[in-house]
Amino acid sequence: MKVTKRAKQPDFAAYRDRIRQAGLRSTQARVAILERLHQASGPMTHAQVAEELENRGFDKTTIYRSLVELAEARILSRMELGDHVWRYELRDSGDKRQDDHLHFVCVDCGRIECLEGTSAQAALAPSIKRAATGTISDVLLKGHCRQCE
Amino acid sequence: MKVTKRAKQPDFAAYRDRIRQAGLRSTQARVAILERLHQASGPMTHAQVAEELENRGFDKTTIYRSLVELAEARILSRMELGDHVWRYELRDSGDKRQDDHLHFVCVDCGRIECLEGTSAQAALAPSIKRAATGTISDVLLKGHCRQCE
DNA sequence: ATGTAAATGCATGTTACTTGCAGGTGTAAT
DNA sequence: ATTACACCTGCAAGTAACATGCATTTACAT
Repeated sequence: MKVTKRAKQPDFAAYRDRIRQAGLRSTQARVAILERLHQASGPMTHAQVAEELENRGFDKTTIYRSLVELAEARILSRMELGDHVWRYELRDSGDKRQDDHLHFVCVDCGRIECLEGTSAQAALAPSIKRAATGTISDVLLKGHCRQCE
Repeated sequence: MKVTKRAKQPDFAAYRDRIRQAGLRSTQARVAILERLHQASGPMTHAQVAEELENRGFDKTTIYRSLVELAEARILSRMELGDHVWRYELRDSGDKRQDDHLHFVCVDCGRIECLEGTSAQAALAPSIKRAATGTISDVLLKGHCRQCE
């Protein structure tokens, strides 16, 4: 499995456009958040983003609020991986399907892995989709990673 | 609390044995917890169990601690279904495989469904198991239930 | 350049646990 | 049955991760 590593440089102008297209104002805090998440190799917690950006003069509450707003605007995705902490990840604007990739979380060490390119639908056996009492949109896998098993 | 006379009654003696076999003392609070979870149709939160048992004279902290201890003793299973709240469920002592059934949670109404009889392994497409970087032991499905979709 | 609605920063509140400790209780050994 | 003592309980206080209220500041359409 290959961990996300974005090669492209952050494109500030593009971030500002995306924020505005969502009906939000393009503020320094929001651009800084997108920039930071762009460089992350996986989802980041509220606290991780806030701690880093506090050093650059942003308030923790602003970061918290902006993350929620950006997630509501579907610029970020917000997820809960079993440890009672929200994590945020930049959505790829281009490819819609790339957004709903799976996450695997190691219940020992807490490491998160993104299984890019695999949609929730493709991951499930057909029998499960028939058995489910609704529409499955998201799948979270838990287990032990190679280092921990 | 009403107990049906005919159908499967909770077996207090069996609960006491199971608690003691785990190296724990069989206390009223712990037996009451197992009894309550036995009658539940799905996983219950800390708060749900605590609120009910507080009326019967048990302290909330005791319930919290007992739930954690019983889960550590593998008499209960402890799960997080995406809303930042722990839920507990009685494990069936007999059938090992019955323990790892799937859960489906509706992201709209929060309803939890147990997909009994379907193991995590059977739910996944073969391709996913090859792609994963470790051993998958648990799968959580999220989506919209029939009422909400 | 300017008005105004949106965003921010600081303080405070909330939820869901988590921990510390004095006193009570279940168990094994007498 | 009694006793000893580690384990468990109840109460209070603490903590982590947000959530909210409000006065001030800022983005951006005009």
